[in-house]
Amino acid sequence: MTAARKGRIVKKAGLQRGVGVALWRQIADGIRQGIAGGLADENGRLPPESQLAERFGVNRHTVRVAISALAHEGVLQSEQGRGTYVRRQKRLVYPIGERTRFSAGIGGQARETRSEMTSHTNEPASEPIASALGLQPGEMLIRVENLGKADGVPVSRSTSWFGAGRFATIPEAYARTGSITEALAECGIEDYRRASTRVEARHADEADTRELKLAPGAIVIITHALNTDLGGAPIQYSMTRFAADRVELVIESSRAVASQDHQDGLARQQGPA
Amino acid sequence: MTAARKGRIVKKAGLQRGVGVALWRQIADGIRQGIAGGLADENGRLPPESQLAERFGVNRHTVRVAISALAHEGVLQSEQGRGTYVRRQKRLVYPIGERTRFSAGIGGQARETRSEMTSHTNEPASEPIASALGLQPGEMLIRVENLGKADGVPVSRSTSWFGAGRFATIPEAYARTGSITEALAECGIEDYRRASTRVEARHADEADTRELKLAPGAIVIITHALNTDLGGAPIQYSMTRFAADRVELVIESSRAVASQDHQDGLARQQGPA
DNA sequence: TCGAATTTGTGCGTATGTATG
DNA sequence: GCATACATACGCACAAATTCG
Repeated sequence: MTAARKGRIVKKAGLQRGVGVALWRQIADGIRQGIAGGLADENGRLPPESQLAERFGVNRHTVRVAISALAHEGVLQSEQGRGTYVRRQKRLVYPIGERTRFSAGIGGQARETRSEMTSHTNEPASEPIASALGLQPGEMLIRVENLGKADGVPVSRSTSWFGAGRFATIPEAYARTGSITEALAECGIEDYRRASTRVEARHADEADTRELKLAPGAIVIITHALNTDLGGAPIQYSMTRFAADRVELVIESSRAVASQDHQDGLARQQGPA
Repeated sequence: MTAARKGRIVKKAGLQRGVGVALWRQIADGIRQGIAGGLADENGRLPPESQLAERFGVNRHTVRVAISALAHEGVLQSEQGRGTYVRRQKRLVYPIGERTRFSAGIGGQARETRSEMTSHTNEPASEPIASALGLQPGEMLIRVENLGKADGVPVSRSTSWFGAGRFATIPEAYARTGSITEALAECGIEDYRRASTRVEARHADEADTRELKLAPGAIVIITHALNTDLGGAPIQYSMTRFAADRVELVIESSRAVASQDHQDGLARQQGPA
């Protein structure tokens, strides 16, 4: 009989004790979701700690620890005597379509977007990547590590693989131009397409937490993408980890007939209120 | 200075004390991720507890609690004297494209897939949904709640909205036929398209945990989708919450030129080994 | 300027949960 | 199973800042 199987004392709002997740962390999640659902008033002010404590059925201390964690994350801001306020921060919309590019994707939504190469190496192809790129396992690949930022805040962490033969100069060209698209152009790829994208989500691992400056327990959305040239030949395989609380993906229909109304509807939904 | 900001003793593999998540739960997550990365051998056997304890830098007791929790979840199975084995369970691939439909999407990957309506009501349109459907806020909508299962395991929870005028008979037709597509056909919609899809991820809330039978702290991938008729007029707005550890989304390029090789590569990647 | 009410910030004692060896 | 150490949660009391009449 382990802790996980012990009888559970269930509190309000689905809080559970003795399941390995501290109450204050469950409450932090509850507040985070509550914000999206209109917990704060029109000025972004949260109910007082005493009310939140009552609502969650816990001591005020416990709520304070949760609020403190959210404040440390940049979600909330407490002011003595005044109250606790939501710091509004819009999520970046990252479009995914046939012509997905990082800088173009989030351009215009932040004052400054940058994508910087953090490292690059050569390595033999592992099975799934070789297969995606149409190569044999063991063939040499160039691996490029990349950190995407918007207004100085890290939002994505990507790893890309290129066939070593044709794209040997990619790291140098990427470092010089700061753009994968331009680096590929120098290798004779005047244009490319996103052939497929796979999306999953998991908890941030240690590297994600460090590089993306995430809180422990945060979520990353992971995309696995294959870019091909216009003839359909694979060029680049990449895996990108997005900070889930800072971005959302929007999948564009290629033959988009949707009127501006729908676009607005979707766009207006992002961010609290 | 609260508990959340106190100095942290960092252990191996990114484990942290005092961050509101018990070590055994962090280790359980670590093992879950490790399984995808080849932690188990070709027979699905995990390294012995003593080795795992060393790898994570914790006492064997702690690893045992983590394994016990995963066994209780159905991920692992321990056998005295033999070892601990992974119970293989592939992730369902849920394709998203212009012609996305639930049953068609996951059909063939599980012995039995079912999508059942759990409830339905009429309600006035809230701002973002009205806007997406091209209606005025306050106009009446039909809301349909739905639970998607594969082999009896819940994998998705969706909420759909339809304009009340044109689609008044949707709940009845859906209940009778068990298919949104057929229900729409009875309303004169012979075909429809997925115009846009927005993807985000967050921690499961109380309702997700209950309906999808998730562990506390689990992740849900959320899609917001708009379906239109072939003329581009909005028909249905839906929000779907997927259990992130049971599904992954694959975005299909409409003009897919990718050779079978790439498809294989992506397909082969899912699930452990 | 003065309080009174409200709200966040702080201290301390105690009980229980988690992790170690 | 046991002893030890630290993390989490509670209950109570009071201090400090803000708001409002």
